[in-house]
Amino acid sequence: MTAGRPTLETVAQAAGVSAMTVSNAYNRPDQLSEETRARVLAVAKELGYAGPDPAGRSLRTRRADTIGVLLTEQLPYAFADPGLVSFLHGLASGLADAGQALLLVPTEVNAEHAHVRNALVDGFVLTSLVPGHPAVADVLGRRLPVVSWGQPKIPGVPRICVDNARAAAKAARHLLDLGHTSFGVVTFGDSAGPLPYAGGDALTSGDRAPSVTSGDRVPSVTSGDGDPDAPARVPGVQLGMRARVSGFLRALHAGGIDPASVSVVAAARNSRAAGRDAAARMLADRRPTAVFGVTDVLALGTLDAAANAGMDVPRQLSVVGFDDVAAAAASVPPLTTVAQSLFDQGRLAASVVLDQVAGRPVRIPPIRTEVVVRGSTAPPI
Amino acid sequence: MTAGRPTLETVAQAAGVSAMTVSNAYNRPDQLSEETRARVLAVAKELGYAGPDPAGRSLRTRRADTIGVLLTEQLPYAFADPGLVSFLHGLASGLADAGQALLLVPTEVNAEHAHVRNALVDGFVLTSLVPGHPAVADVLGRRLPVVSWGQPKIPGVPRICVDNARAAAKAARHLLDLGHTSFGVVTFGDSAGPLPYAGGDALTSGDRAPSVTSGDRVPSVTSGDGDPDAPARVPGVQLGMRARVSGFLRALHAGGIDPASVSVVAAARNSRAAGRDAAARMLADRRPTAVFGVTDVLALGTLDAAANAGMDVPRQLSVVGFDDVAAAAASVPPLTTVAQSLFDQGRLAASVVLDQVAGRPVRIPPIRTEVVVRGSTAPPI
DNA sequence: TCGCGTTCCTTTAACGATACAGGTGGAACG
DNA sequence: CGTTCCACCTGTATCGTTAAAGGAACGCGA
Repeated sequence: MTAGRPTLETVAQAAGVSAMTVSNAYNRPDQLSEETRARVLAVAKELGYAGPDPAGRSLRTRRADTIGVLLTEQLPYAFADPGLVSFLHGLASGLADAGQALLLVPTEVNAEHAHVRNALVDGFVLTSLVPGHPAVADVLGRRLPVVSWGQPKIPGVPRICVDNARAAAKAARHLLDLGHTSFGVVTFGDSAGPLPYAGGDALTSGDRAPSVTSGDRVPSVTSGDGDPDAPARVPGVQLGMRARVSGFLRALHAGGIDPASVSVVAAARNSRAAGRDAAARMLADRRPTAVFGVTDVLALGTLDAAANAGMDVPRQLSVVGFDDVAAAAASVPPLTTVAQSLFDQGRLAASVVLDQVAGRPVRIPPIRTEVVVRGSTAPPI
Repeated sequence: MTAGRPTLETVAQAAGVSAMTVSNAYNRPDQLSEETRARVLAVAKELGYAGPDPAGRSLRTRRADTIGVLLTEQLPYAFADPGLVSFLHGLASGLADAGQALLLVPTEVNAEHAHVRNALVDGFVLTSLVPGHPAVADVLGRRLPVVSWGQPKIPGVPRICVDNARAAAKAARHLLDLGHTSFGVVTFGDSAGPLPYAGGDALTSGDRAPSVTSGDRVPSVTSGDGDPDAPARVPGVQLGMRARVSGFLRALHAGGIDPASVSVVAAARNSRAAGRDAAARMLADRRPTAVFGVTDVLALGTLDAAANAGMDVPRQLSVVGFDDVAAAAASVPPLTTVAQSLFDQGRLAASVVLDQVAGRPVRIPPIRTEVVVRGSTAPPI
């Protein structure tokens, strides 16, 4: 009887009440007299009862008050990416406001994704997706509310995603307005490969580049350095990066610039050091007066490369990033960048998934982007 | 019958087998023939069965395969702190290796900490504790395995914590070895207030400063700027910061420096901007040749202040940080800092809590710290 | 006295799964 | 032909909780 871990029933018997009353003592204090409640809690404490078991509660109520985040990427990469951290930050904030906890669900490739199947959650948020990743199918199999963030679009799943092409176009127009005429782009992975400016096969509407007039040629691309497997690692992300390159080039074209004249280099990965190396290759080759980094991380690396090359930013070289991560404001000079408020997107993801959980209609407003002009851009000399 | 969500039983009846067999089809493929399994799974798919319900499983097995992290601080602050992010990174990595997920448990002050009570976890990791925070009592009430990280020590709970005083002393000796004789310290909150070098009341053994010879006077402290509530916000963290200040001053004293000659300033909070402002106040007053920032974030702010004041780092001013966050290696000049491998501490926390869950004995090795010499320190001119 | 609403507590019946202990049929073996 | 063994599957008993409905006691106005 007294053996084992105490339960509601144990406490109830010891206190001379029903199990339901003990439950109410914890969860609905207004349903029983203050003195009974005090007595029950005292008995519970004496027995070492730890409170109503979450598993039992969750089974009964069909709620977990928890939302899972699927991290398709390698976990290390996830925490190292300041953009993703900002998104998680906003997501956690939005969930906390609604009284929900956040479960980070790792995806080990081998173990049949037991985590996805076992996760005690009321819904999922999918981030940084690799298209066709098997864990995604497992998530959909759970038949729970889902929202995805960024690329790619999953049929039937609400999605939060900036219009990368349009946002990148804003960066281009900012540079054009300053009077620049020679440009470079630093991207990463193989997102410069089959250039989206010419194609657009896998791109969804928001990111689709319209076909362009004949005569446009695909700019030459310098490939990444010695990390052969890196390019294939984050194709989901790369769709977004492609759209940024595409949108940037298209806006330049609209501004009278020949896209073929633009140097496009690809870093091995989205890291500051890789961006620095890629930008250094570009600057060794020819010297544009303005460079667009498809992420702030790459743009910051470009600042490093410019410093190493003895170029003054912004007098000899203007640099624009994308994301507006925290480090962008702290660099020297402070980075001009396309802000997409990743934090707000995280909060939006929270509200979208919670709307679904609650059965409310889902509405996804467009994501605002704007160029934040800081010290890294200026008219060319 | 067919109404409602399908369960093991529903599937079992449709497939003409027992519920247990359906369960085995999902969880122990070796317990039934391949063809039966295929048939069961096919029926399940047809019925739209989402797989064994995690809540039911968790109730029955008494496991959640999840570890909770209690974020006592405001959630926004947690994600904004690169040191904490590194720790979480290591923690998530260690848990993922063991097949465990990570639950971020927010602590809203009002709602009776329902999250802590309802969290479906097998154990807790406590971080960034505010001493006496009521959520901690709730965690202990759950009677689950717990490990805490950093300050303060909780009786009966294993704790992972660097010897802050000793580590800070290494920074001091590095600067002494370079030949510096005039020093400054940038800390934050009120961690400079009742100076640990003189006191040590709340400090645990690892951080306790030994009493010093008479004649040592408490250095004057410039208070933080206009954020009156900031100082009281993170006293748990501040115990650690106090120990760093203490250890630094003590080592200087051992090296023949009068602690009273050291300028100690406190930033309003642990942010780069606040560190810059605090350092600027110090540099406007007097100009030491070496400054110790108790966190990298503050040390980076100090670099900014030095740049603004037209001081060359490291020629005119040496700067040492603490933590070795990612940004430390990327600053200009790269920051010399006391590395404490926050990532490894996160992994250690994972193994400690999992050892407890599994009933294995807990062993906490000492945390290694070392001075990573980069470009921000040099002999004084 | 009766009717009626309140307050406080109890009863009943799931929620969905898995551990454990069999049971069954057929092949292998002597 | 009886025994043993194995592969495969089933029956039963919980795991701990809460929703919903019900009932006893009490007070109060008519």
